[in-house]
Amino acid sequence: MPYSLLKENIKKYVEISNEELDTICSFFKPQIIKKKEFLLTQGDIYKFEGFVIEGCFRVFTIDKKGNENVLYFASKDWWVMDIDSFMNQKPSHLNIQALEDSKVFLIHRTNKLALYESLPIVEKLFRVMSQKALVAWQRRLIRNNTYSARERYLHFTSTYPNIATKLTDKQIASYLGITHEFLSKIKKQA
Amino acid sequence: MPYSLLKENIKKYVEISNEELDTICSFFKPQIIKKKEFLLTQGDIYKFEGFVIEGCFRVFTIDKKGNENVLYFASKDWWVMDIDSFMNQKPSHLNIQALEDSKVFLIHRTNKLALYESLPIVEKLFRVMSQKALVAWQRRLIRNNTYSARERYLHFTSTYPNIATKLTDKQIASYLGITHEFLSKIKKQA
DNA sequence: GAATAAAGTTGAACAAGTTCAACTCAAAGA
DNA sequence: TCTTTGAGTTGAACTTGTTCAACTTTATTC
Repeated sequence: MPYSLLKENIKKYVEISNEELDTICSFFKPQIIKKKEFLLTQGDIYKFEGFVIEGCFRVFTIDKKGNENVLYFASKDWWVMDIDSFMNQKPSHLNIQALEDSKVFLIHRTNKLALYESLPIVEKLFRVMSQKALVAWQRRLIRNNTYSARERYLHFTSTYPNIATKLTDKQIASYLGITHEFLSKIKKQA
Repeated sequence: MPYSLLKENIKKYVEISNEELDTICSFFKPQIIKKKEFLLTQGDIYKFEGFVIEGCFRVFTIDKKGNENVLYFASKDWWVMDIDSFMNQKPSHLNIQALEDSKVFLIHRTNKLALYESLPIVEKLFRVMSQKALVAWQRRLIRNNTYSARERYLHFTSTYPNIATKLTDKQIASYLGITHEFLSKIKKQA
């Protein structure tokens, strides 16, 4: 099983032994998600945390008017989860859908909780991971408040060129918080 | 020293013994910050993490044009920090300023790192805290993308009435990502 | 208590982004 | 291969929010 991608990812966050890595990886099971299939549908209680090996996912909400709003995209080497639903075992507000045939490693909640108990480094791993993610979300919020739609678009495509090419303009617009019609006009004059 | 507020706050995140609480608290030192004084100025490297006992702070960035953008407010019972600068010891992008005479408990980075090592529950505490914060930031981003300025204003004032009353409209507008002139117009027709 | 600075208000002109509708084009399904 | 579906484009009218400037009101400061 090619756990190397996951192992390298974890090593970016913490210093960790090979034994510990093997233990952690042993709880992650591969799963194929076909294009357009859902890893999570809102209302469900999320029981798995995922790490993307291949393909791409979109994580999005649907508001009362039925508008979809993309929270983030997760492609190879990204984590994908609904922390709120996973932690508190309450119905999710999020939807997670494969944009192409994808492969993820999933860890069941029970196993993750056990790992927290048995392997202290796992607490640190997810503490550091969460803190880094927090910083990224704060930055994104500041960008949303200070950049124009055009600037946000250019920032996104230059920061995540690999992901951007996999996406339709509709999906990118939804991530940027604008209509796809307006994105089309932005691109024309870019 | 009235550590009870800090202790109660910590107990919201983890189950913890009184001995452990006492150990943690022993590293937090009280400090008075006068109105308009700064706990952190951008460019500085952040060496302390804070927990607010009294008063209120605004955490904000300043962009190239000189516009201030409020990331969040922290009043009594809130944590105040620049995780990025604190974790990686690099110059901060943030400013943290007291909006009124305030009191915080500060823990020095050295002591916090030592606590992570010596007391495993501290890893868990900040892991859970970060994950909860992450969820809150994700929600706020979704709100910013889906709510109008007026809806955001009403949401803020009804969710944080205690904080909102301490703030000027200029500060609230900056938090909402709109001009204070426009907020004034929103309030008129509200 | 006067002077000054800062916060808040208002209006007019403007810019950014949305909505709706009609259309084109490419891709996927039967 | 034909059909259908969905993505992307464009324009006109509209709404939301900004900018700038002038003004009023409320806090600070000396």
